[in-house]
Formats: sequence, structure tokens, C-alpha cells
Amino acid sequence: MTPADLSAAIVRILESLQAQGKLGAADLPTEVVIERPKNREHGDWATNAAMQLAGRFGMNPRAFAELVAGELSQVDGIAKVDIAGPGFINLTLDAAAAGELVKTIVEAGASFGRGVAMAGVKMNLEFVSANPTGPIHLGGTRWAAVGDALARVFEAQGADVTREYYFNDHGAQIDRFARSLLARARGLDAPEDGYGGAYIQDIADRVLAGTAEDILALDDAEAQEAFRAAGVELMFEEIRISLHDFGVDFDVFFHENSLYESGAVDRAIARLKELGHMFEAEGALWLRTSTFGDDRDRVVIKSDGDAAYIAGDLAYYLDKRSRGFDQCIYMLGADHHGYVPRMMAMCAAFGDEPGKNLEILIGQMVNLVKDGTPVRMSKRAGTVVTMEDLVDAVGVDAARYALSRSSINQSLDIDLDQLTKKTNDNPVFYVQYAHARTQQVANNAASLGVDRSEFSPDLLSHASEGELIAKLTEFPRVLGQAAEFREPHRVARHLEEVAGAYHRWYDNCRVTPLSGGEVTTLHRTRLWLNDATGVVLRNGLSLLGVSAPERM
RNA sequence: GGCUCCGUAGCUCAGUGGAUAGAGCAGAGGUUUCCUAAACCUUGUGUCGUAGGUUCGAUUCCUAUCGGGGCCA
Repeated sequence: MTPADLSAAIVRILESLQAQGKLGAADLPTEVVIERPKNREHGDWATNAAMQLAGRFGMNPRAFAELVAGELSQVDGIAKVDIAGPGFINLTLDAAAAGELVKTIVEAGASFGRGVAMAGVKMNLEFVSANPTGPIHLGGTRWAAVGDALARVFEAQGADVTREYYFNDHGAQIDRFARSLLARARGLDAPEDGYGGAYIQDIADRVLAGTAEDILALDDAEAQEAFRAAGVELMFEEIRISLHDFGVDFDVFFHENSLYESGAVDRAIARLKELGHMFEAEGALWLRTSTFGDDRDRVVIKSDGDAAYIAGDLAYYLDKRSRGFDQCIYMLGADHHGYVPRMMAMCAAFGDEPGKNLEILIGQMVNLVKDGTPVRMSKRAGTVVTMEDLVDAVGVDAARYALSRSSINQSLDIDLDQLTKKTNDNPVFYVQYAHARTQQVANNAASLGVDRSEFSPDLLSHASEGELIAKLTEFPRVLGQAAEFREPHRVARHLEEVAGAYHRWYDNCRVTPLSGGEVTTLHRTRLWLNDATGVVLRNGLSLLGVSAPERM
């Protein structure tokens, strides 16, 4: 008996009461909130439905609760119904009804927790999108971890997700990159506004080694272009490898220039003209974004005929939509939050629904901390911490977990020294250890002849078993919320709770008999619970892109 | 100045209307003849930044304000 079952049971009761005329005419909900009470004395599950609904039937909450409670106590699997406080309905389940789900979890295996809430949704999720002027830094690493986890969470709800990376290999930043390469290749310092990391020397050397002609003999402009073309390609390959090693593989790498080359920009502008949202003023072509909530209109084509940055955004969005994506999600850093109003206005100008067809997730910055004080990362000084640095220091699992276990609204401090120590500070070990334990317990059980040939859920009556079962039961709901709120950190936090409940259970309840002891139905039933926990931990870790080791 | 994120235990943070606000870490003390002690148990600390408002009920929603980070000007 799951919270969803209880919710459905209450809804059926309400319908029946209404049909019998015991409830007045008012809309009935399709589901009610079922929660795990903080205080165990309040039962296994509780609902605030009476307080929420009594008003619309002109009843006081306690009377409403009593009406519902009377029917609920007749439902199979419910052992006890109490009314408490202002009108909470507290439910206690038969141990057997609570434990049934354990078997379901084991049988569902990798599919346990998956849902269909986003079935049929064709989604484009764009994240990282760093230009190839250097390795992925800490900020980009956070989006890689969170974005990929989010994609997996959406997929687990049935969505068809395309992971997309948008980049540009021309422009001022890239010019600085090319000039820096050239300077280093000539044995000079990087220019004032250039990039200073050691990787610049490395890329410069590789460009030289990979070219037959003597590019240093070319004039400045030609040499710079040669370094740009070759350097960008090498840099991009590095980025792709880093991401792949981090467990993140994009389906589409979208080149900004292709929008101009294919005429997509012109088509987007033509479309907006047709819709009547473009106008000319001061020699420039404008999009009237102020119609849709932006604080001022935006120039699309400047008076000198060049396209403004937003021209690419218009074309890119329209391109995504024309590729059939119902939902386009952009994950951007906090430094881009100012773009949100104009992007939303653009979406509305195309006749789409902002927030639905186009959604923008803003994530806060990642700071590097050393000895408790923030360190300023500077590309110029080469003190940037990269994805590879982080992975070298703590490994992929700890890195991905640390970056995805907190809300993206929260700025994140990364202390490399602390993470390098590999202390228990990092909760990924706690969760992974719990998983490894489930595997070793299962191995031991197998060698001692404990198998899953019997399952008698009424025997799972220890308090720690009730707690563990409840945590496992909540997993699908947590995944649903993680998808709905775009918050994969909820998965991580829940796994920590599951791991805690498992460790406490392990301390109280043995799966295998003491030496010389007989294997009983209880041992076999507990093996189901052990294995169900392994399933949940494994499924959850996989959504975060973190491995679930067999032993540690 | 405008916009945005944050403000909850000593530290790092969960908690998008419910009951006595939680976890990890740090501190103190304890647990192992038997499935992994990377574990478990016990123990202290809170004006949920502040002030109003909405509500039967607010850490949660609204308004104002203070403080910190960031972007833009």
C-alpha cells in the first residue's frame, strides 16, 4: 500500500460519500496529499485533506475528517485511523500492506521509480555551451553535472530528451584565444587581454606539431587565423573528451555560425516581421520585446548591418522549435540572468508560451575556496580550476555528486583541499557504501543458502524496517518532484535518507542467521528488503551519473 | 540606481501552507567473539535576518526593509 494507493482510496471514498448525499455539491480533488509524519506516533502516513477540503463543503475540518475516517478504517491494509489536531487524518498500515511494495521494487528492478508524467514530451535541454577558448571550468562543470542529471530525471519520466551544446568559434573571445596561442608559439607572453593558462602553451605546441607548413613565418593575420582554426578544433576535442570522461555525452553540438550560413537568421526575422513585431528606427532593425514584458526594445540588426547577439538567439530558438521540440530548456549561469526577459519576450513574439515552450534555468556561481577564503579564479593568471582538475582531485563520482546535491539557486563553494582529503564530509561515500553493503549482504546470503524463495511482509515489523520501507516507498514521488521542479538535487538528498535508514536497519536486523542458526522465512523476507534497497540506491545513483560500487 | 540569488544550529546545507523545524560535518561520550565500524547509538545549540500582511495555520505565499553574492547601468 503506497501513498498513491492511499490517495486514490480517499478520492474514491469522497466520491462515494458525495454519491450517497453525505457530502454537498462541490468539486472533488483527483488526489490528496499523503505525507510521512515527522513524529512516528502520528502513524505511518498522514493527510491534511480534511483541512484543505472541509471549507468547500461548509463543514469544519474535524467533522469532515471523522466522516472520511469512518470509511477509511474499512479499507483493506489500513490497521488504524486517527484524527489529530485541527483535522489531520493519521493512518497506520498493516505491516503486511506496508511491506508488499518491497517485492514490487525488486521485481521492477531498474524501472522502479520511473514514471510517465512526461511521456510524449520532446525536449531540448541545452547546457554547458562554453565557447572553445579553454577547458571547462568549475562553473561549466556544475552545469554538466546538473544538466545531465536533469536529462536523466526527465527521461525517467518518459521524456524524449536531446542534450544540446551551443557554441561559437568566432568573435572577440576566440580572437583573444588565437592571439594568445600565437604569442606563446613565438615564445612571448600572452597579450594583455589574452588567456594565460598552461593549456595555451600545450595547444600552441600541438598546433605547430600538427601543421606541415611553417605558420610562424606567415604574417600576423594569417598566422592568427591558422592558430584559430587549428586551436579551436583541438580545444573542442579536449572539451568533448573531458565531458565524455565525466559521463556527459551531448546529442547535438550546435554551431552558432550555421544559423547565419543556413539563412535561419533571415527566416526568423522574416517571421517576426510577418507577425508585426519588428520595426526600424535610427537605421537599425528592432524587435519590440517591450510588448512582452521586456523593459526596452532590442536591436536585432545594427545600423552598420551587422547582426546583434540576439539575432542568433531568435534563429536558434526557432530552429529548435522547427526541429520538433515542445519544450526548450536553457541552463544559464547567473551572469546571464539579464537575458531572461528578452528571451521570454522573444518566445512570446513567436506566439509561443513563455515558461512552457521556453524555460530558462539560472544557476548560481561556483566559488573556489582555499583555507576558508574565496580564491579569485582568473583565466589570465591561469588559476582557473577545470573539470579535469576537479576529477583528478576527487574522482568523477564525488565531483558529480558534490555538484548536483545542492539547489542551483544556491551558490556553491568548492574547497579542493577538503574534497581531496576524502573524509566523510562527502556524502557520496555514505550512499555508495550503503549500496556496497546491500551487495555484500546479498553475496553472503547466497553463500549461506538464504534466498528469496519466501516473502512474508508481515514479518517486517521492526521499527527500522518500517522506516526503511517508507523511504523506499517515497522514491517514485521524489523522482516526480525532481522532474517537475527541475531539481535533481532532490534525488541525492533522498538517497542520503535511504542510505541512513538502511544503515540503521542493518544494525538492527540480520539477513543471514548467526553461525549454526537456521535459515527462516524472516531471513528470506529480509533479503527482499535488502535487495529492494539496493535497487533504489542503484537507480538513484544512476540518475545522478554516479556509480554504484559492489564493494568499497 | 534597476534586476537577480541567498540569509534556517558553530560550519555546509535540506525543507515551495501543517503537528514538537531537520541532516551531514565539527565537539563530547559510547558500541564490534558473526552479514563491510566509510557504520550505529547517546549528547548541546535555533528571535527560520527584521517588520507588517494573507490564512484555521507561515520557515514556506505577498509587501516593505536590512545584510551578503552576482549581473546590468
